[in-house]
Amino acid sequence: MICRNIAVASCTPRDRSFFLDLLKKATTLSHLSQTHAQIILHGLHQDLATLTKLIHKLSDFKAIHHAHRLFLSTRKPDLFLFNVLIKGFATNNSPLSAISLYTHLRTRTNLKPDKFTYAFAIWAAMGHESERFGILLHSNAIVDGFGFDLFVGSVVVDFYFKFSRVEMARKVFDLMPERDTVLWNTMVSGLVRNCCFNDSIEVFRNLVKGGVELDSTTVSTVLPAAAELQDLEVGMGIQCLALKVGFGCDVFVITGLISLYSKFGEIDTVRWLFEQIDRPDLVSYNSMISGYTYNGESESSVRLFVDLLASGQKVNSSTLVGLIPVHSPFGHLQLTCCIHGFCVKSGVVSHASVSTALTTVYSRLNEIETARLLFDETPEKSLASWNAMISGYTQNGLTEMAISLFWEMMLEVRPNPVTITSILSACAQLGALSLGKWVHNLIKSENLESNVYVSTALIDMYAKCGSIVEARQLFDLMKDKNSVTWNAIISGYGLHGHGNEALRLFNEMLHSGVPPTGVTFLSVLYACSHAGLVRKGNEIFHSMVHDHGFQPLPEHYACMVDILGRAGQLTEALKFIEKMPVEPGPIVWGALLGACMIHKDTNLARVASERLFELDPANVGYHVLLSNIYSADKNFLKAATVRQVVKKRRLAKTPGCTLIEVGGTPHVFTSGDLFHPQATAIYKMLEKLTGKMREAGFQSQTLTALHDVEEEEKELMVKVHSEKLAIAFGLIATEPETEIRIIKNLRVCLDCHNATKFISKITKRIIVVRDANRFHHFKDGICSCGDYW
DNA sequence: GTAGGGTTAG
Repeated sequence: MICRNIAVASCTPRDRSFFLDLLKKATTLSHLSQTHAQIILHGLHQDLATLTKLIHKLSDFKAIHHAHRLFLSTRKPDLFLFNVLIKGFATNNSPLSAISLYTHLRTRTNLKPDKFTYAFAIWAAMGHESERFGILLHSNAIVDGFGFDLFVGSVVVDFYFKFSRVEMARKVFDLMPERDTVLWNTMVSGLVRNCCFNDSIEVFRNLVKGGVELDSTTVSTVLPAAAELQDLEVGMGIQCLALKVGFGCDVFVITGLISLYSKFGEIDTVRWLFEQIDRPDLVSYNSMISGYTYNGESESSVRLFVDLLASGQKVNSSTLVGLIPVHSPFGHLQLTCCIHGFCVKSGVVSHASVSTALTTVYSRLNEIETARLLFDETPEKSLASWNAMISGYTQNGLTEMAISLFWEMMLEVRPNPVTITSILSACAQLGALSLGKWVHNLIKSENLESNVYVSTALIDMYAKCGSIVEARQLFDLMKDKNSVTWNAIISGYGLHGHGNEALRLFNEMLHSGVPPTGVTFLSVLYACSHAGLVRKGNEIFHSMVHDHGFQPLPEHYACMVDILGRAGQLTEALKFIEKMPVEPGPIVWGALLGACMIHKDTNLARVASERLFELDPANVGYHVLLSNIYSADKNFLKAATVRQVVKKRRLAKTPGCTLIEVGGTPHVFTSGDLFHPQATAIYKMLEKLTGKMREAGFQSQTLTALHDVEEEEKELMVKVHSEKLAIAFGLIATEPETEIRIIKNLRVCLDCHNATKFISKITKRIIVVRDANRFHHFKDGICSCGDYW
């Protein structure tokens, strides 16, 4: 072959245009090698134009090292050739090589970078994990006068979006003297990628208003925003526009519409849309499959998948991800295992996207160990892989695991807003204020405050860690609040017992244009419950049904029972249950039982618990509650019987523990804890306090309940509850007058509640206690809950 | 143009 080529070469001299043409037509790497050989034979190996084309083609075929070598052998590379190789490095995931080539160009040659240089170099910088190179290049581009070139500008805007710098992207976009379709599309898609859905639609509207020519990319880019905003009207508006300008049959647009309508459960429309596509490609198949899965029609999605396989089409990781029932995992463990098996067999399980989806679905199915195994077996973990595992832990309440995995992750990759949101949720659950503050600083330094998820999680974290004032300040500063943001602050106030402020905010929300959700009503109702606002609660429940058209969920009913029951209106609560249009479930009866506990109504408690033992026999909490009610009623025999049941069935009670942070270090106490290094001092302090408390009129309530309990129980009761230990430690370890904040995993007991009141008065300290239900602010002998919890 | 990771109640 080579011999014949040489023969051809020697008899017919070839010029540059011949080789350029040959290079252009080359479809494999070996074509290129052969052509290269001929170029050398014809003495064109120092011809810049030919070489440039060759280098360009080599990097297109991923032979970037070869391309680089060839570049180095070039005697006098021009700017064009530099640009081609910078682009080559960019497309071959070698951002640092691209940047050093740019540096070489600036420092070692007399050449001046042009708009292509900057566009390619900044594009390459997007592939680096640090944003600093891109920012530097951007400033160089501005100095050299290319900052506002259309080509460079689009790349710069895309770059800032890549690093979540939405404000910078917007600034650059706003300053651009002219804007073409590509720039507008970059802006729209960047906003969508950064979850600024409202903004993306606004930009899209401006684009249409300004008479800019749109393409099908614009339309298909903005469609997901409508889907995310759950705004079908906006989506249909975009669809109409697409039809008007003639993109109605565009595969891209239809594929976008399939995703849009899937999110709204319009599965028939989706099916119809899919049929409108002449020859569906893999992407449209994928969106159809995931549409079925999203709507719980796993059977249909599997069938379509099988069709796709039978037709001999190749599938990709997207296809399999689309099959995994991430959004409706319940009852799909078997299906998930099947898909998992297929992914293993076809080898795509090591794909980060596939294992991430599987990790997610397993952790949502509470199969957290399986999720972890998958995660550990993923060879190249993407940021999403880490996030899936961390959020899996967070959502399963394994907050310590989430946090330790977060530190592990920090050694390898930089966290993004998703990571930060999850980790803040862990802090909130755990009450880890100092870690939460550390994350807040990280958010400030990374300029991520504008992300709604991040700031909502931050508000929730502060509220749950006791700093409702801080939470409110952040809330007031936020520009784009969604319903979750409102829910977080409303429930925050509820948690602190500020029912009226919660109600005020709820009204403000109704006027703000952000629609309330089911959770909004739950948050307001709980706020009413914690503040004893019975009439208000009733009003809101009715308004929810009649004015806002919400079908109450079991949780809403339970909340109403809770409101009535806590306020002592037990008969009304029972009446309410009897009048319910649906069968009352365990949480409704549980709420009633809780109320019976507070108001010591043994008879009603028996009614409620009988129903509960039927409906949810494995739940320990109800047994414990009932036993406590009998004890409080001095019916020790009955109490012992219930406890016997718990024992027989080996139903374990969660042990109580309390956390206190001093100087950023967490200290955890369990009941009767002797393991703390300062245990002696703590108990001494407690003894001193008890003496003073007695003088002030404190009567221990456990002592009255001490007779007629079993020996081991007695021992337990004599032991000191963890919250008292934590408070005593707080008194020792902090300066006088410092506020003491503790977090208890269970509800605070009556005795500790009473004791804390006395301690706050004697020591002149504000003591903030977060228990499983709410916050208690103790000051000068009074608790903010008004003894109502 | 398709897929995977995030916040709110209890």
